[in-house]
Amino acid sequence: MPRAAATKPRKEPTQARAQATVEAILAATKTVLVKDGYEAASTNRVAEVAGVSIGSLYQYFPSKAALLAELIQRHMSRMFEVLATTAQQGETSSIEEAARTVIRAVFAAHRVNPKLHRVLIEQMARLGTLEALESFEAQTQELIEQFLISHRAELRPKNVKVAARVAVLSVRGVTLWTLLRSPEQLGDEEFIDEITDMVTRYLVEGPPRRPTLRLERRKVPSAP
Amino acid sequence: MPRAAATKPRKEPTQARAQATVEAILAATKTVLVKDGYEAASTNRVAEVAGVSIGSLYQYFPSKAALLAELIQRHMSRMFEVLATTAQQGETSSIEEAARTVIRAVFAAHRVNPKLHRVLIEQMARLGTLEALESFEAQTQELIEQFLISHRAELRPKNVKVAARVAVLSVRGVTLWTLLRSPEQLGDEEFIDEITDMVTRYLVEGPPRRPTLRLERRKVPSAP
DNA sequence: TCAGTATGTGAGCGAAAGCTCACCTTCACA
DNA sequence: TGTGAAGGTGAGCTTTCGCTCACATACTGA
Repeated sequence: MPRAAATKPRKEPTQARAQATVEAILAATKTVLVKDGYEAASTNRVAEVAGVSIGSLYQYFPSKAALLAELIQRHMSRMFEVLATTAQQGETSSIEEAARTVIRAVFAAHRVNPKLHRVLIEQMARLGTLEALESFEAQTQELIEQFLISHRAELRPKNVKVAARVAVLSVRGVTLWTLLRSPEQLGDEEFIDEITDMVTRYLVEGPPRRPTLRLERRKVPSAP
Repeated sequence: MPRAAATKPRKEPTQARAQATVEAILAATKTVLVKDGYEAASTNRVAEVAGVSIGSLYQYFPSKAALLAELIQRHMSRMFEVLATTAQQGETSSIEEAARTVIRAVFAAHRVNPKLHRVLIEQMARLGTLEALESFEAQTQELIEQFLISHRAELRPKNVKVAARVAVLSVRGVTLWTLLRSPEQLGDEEFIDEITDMVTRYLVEGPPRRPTLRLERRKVPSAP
């Protein structure tokens, strides 16, 4: 009994209709996952919802795990793009502003379909070492490192690598746990501010220079 | 098809041998979970490994989920005790010292059996709302809040509730994600120092007063 | 001692899972 | 326009799952 089933597609779709089949299968996987959870997301059911025969599913996905792996990979890829775009836009702003933008963007991305993201995270844990995932994490690390280097005048920690690791890890960890335990908080501006605050205070020396307009964005005013 | 199966024991063991049976079952669950993962941890297999008939298992655990729920509850309970003890010991020390001790303790606890903890976390996500879990989280919140109040002279954030929430969330999130992605790091003193640093800088005004002996504890010297 | 309760047993049921394969349909291109 | 490759089908196989129940055995207390 192999612990990790194959996750690579058996066959690459070349014709347009094959491509459509693959997309239909992935879309159905999401639907079933969200509606009934992982246990109920059997390959037979996914194929049925996709309006495709079970045989077709196994043409492109050699195992149930392969379905999840593909979804996870796509999610990570999208997440990385969000990060890359934001980091680029933040090139000329302060670390704090960039951090806030990134955190806001990541939270927003996870707020779109929390149920799906939840299942993906569960499965990310179960699937274990997923080559694609490792690669995306390394790229993210690199991206943040480069960003911090280009802001080194502002940066407090001496070791950029360590700083990047801690920052990435914290934001990911907090995002994940919030998604699991109280996804509604992902849209709370005060919460976003606090996390930004924490990360910024770690990365930058001295108290953050808070623009006064910041208070106006809060949903919940800071009570004593 | 009920999304959440019953998780309460069907019958409380009163005699000693029944108690032993229950413990054997839970121990076997851990063993199988660690050795073969969640999928392979069928109730039949657990009963077999426990040296107990499948009927006995269902006397005390009404569903497979109940097994996991019990393990999770016990884990949370132990974690809370670690926290409570540490918080009490830290009553007379600085926030930074207390934070370091707590983080070190939590990391150490998760380092004991990372594979098991990993599975528990996966299932914690899947099982969703678990009354016991909510309760432990509330208690933790309360504990940290009390700790911060008793250290309010040192505390920077004005809103203690928010501060406690952010601190608890960050440490939990970081612990979780580290456990999932690089459990070996849970023992890295430099890593512990950095996380402590981050949390402390959020909770306390100004740079942490670092005792010089701190450097000697590091495994990896901070490189430029 | 013995009635009654608590504990323990395991064959086996019904359901559903993952997946295969022999066969049919559609397409690209000479 | 015909042919081989690509795409698609779905009945059904094998396996295993969670779980029940009729019954046997161990223990307790009067």
